[in-house]
Amino acid sequence: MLKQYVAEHFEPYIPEWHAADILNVLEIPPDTQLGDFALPVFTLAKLRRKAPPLIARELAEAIGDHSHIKVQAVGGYVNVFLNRKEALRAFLEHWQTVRARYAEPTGKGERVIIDMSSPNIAKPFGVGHLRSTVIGQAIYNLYVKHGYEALRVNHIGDWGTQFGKQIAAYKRWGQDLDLDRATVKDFLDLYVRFHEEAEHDPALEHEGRAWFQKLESGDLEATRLWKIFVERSLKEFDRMYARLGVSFDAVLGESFYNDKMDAVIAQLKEKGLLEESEGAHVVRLDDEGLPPCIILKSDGTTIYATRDLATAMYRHDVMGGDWLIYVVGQEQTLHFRQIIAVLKKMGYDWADRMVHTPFGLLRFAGKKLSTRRGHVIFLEDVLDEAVARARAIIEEKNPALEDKEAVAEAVGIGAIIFNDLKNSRLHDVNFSLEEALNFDGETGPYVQYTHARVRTVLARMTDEDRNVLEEALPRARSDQDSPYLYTLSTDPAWALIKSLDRYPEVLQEALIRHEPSVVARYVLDLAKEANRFYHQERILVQDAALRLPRLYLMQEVAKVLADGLDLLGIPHPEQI
RNA sequence: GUUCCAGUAGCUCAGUUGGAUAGAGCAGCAGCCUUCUAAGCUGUCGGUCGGGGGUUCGAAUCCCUCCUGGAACGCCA
Repeated sequence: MLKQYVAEHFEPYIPEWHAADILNVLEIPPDTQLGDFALPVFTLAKLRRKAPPLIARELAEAIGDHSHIKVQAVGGYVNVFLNRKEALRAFLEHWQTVRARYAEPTGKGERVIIDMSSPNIAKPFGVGHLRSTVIGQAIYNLYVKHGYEALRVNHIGDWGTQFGKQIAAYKRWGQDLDLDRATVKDFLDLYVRFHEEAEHDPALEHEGRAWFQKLESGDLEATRLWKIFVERSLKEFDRMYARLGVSFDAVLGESFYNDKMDAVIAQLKEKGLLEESEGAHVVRLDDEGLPPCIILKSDGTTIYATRDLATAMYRHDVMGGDWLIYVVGQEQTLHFRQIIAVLKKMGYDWADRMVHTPFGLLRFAGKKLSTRRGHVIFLEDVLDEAVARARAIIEEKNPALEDKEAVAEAVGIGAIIFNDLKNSRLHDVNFSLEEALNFDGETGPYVQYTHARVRTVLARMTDEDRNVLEEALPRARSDQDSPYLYTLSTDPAWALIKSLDRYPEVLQEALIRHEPSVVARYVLDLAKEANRFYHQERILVQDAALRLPRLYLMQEVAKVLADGLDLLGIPHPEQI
C-alpha cells in the first residue's frame, strides 16, 4: 500500500509512466539509510536519452520535497523518504480494511482441484510424502485465501502389480501375521523380503503377476487381502494427516478409475489417436517434441497414463474443476506433459489449465530412498523425535508451562513442516534429521516462539487497554499530532509497519508461483523485526501514549504471524 | 546419447520482469538475562555468485560453451 502511495505521488512528474508502471519498478533499497523506497531511473534514462544520474537529479528536483514525501537523487536512483507520521495515517486507514483478510479475492469462486499427498498402500508414509502433503496443503490454503473454491484430492496408490507381489509375499511368509493388527511396517517387511528373494527365485515374479491378475478379475481371496492392505494403511495415513493437520475433500484411490478407462480408450480410438507400436498402443506426440504416450501395454492392460487421463477427465467433467493442480515430484514432469498433450490432442482446451507443480527429490545421506530395499524413513519416527526434542526443551526452559504435551506436539511438528516449506520447492532436499530438529534461527519454532512471546504480552492487556485500542487508532488517523503516530514512527516500529504492509503482495506472489516458501520467508522476516522491536522497545509501560500504539502494533504482528503460519499449516500456541 | 532441473560464505539457502557495496540462518568467535518468554538480541569472522566467452551504461540474473551433481527418457507410478 505504501508503494502505491509513492507511485501516485510520482505519477504527475513522469509522463512516460502510469502509476502502475511506477509501482512496478519501485524497489526497497538495500539499506534503510537510503530511504523507504527507491525509483531506479535507468529505463527512463534510455527513453529520454540522458545519463541516469542526470535524470535522477532532474526528477528529484521536479518532484521536490513535500511535507509527506522527500526525495533525494543518488546515482541513478531517486530515493524516497516518507514522512512517517503522514504515511502512518494512510497506512492505518488502509490496514483497517486489509486486516480482515489480507488477500485480494482474485479467484471469483473458480474451482481448483489439487492433487496432493497420494501415498501408496502398504508402503510407509515416508518423509518423501511429507513434501507433497505440506506443499499441497499450503497451496490449497493460498487458493482458498484468494477466493477460489479449492478441493484437495488424495490420489491413493492402491492399484498395480505391486499388490500381486504383496499378496504373493503374504501367502509365502505372512501366514502367522495377525491381519487385524498388522502395520505398514509388517507389509513393508514382506515387500522387502519379496524383492530380496526374487533375485534368486524367478518363480516369485510369476506368482506376483498371477496374483495381480486374480485381483483384477475379482478373485475373492485376492480382493479380501487387498482390502485389508488398504484399510490398515489408510488407518496409519490418517494418523499422520491428523498430526499434520491436513484433511481432504476427496480420497479416491487409483482403483476408483478402473471402470473409467475403457471410455478413454474408446475415445482415443474414435479420434484416431491410438497407434500400435512394438506391440503396445500409444498416442504419438512427435509434433509436440515428446516421446509417445503408452496407453495399453503389449499384454493389453492399462498403465498409469491411461489412469491419469481418466482421472483428469473425471476431475474436470464430474468434479467440475476449472483448474487441475498436481503437486507431484519433478521426476514425473515428462509424464504430465504427455498427459496434457494427449488431452489437447483429444480436443480438450481445458488441459491448458492443468498445472504440474513439481518439487525436488528427497534424499537421505545423499541417497535416494528405496522402498524395495526397505531403505525408508517413517515420517512418524521423525515426528516423534521432533516432539521429544521439543518436550525436552520445554522441560529445560519453561517447565511451568501449561499443556506441555500439546505444545511439544505443536512445536515439534511445526519444526518439521517449516523445514520442508522454507526452501523453494524445486530444490532437492538432502534430509538431515539434525537440521530438521534444529529450533534456532530460520525455523518454525523461531516463528512460533516470536508469536507466543508477543501473545503473552497482549494477554496482559487490561480490559481498559483493550477498549481504548478499538478507538485509539481511528482517532490517531484523524489527529495529525497524535502521540500514537509519533510512537509508531521510531525505527523499530516503522520497520514493522513496512513489513506488515508487504504481506498482501507476498500472498499474491506465493499463489502465482505456487511457492509456499515465499510465505515462510516473509514470516521469518516479520518475526525477526518483531524480535528486534521486542528487544528495543518496552511495550507494557505506564505512559498510555507509548503503550497503546505499541500494543496495537504487536496485536497486528501477532495476527499476521498467525495468519502466515496458518497458511503453512503450522500451529501457533499462545505460549510455548 | 537427448531433454529438463540445479551449482551463490565451511554447511543449508534468499536473491524471478537485468540495477546501489551480493544477503540470511547454522557452525565459529565476542558480548547482552534483578525489566513484557535468552527457542531471543547485538557485534564479528567468512564470497573467483561452478569455469570461460558474449550482449549491456550495468549481469548471480539474459545468450553461447564447457565442467559438476541429479532426474526423466515406452510397456513401474
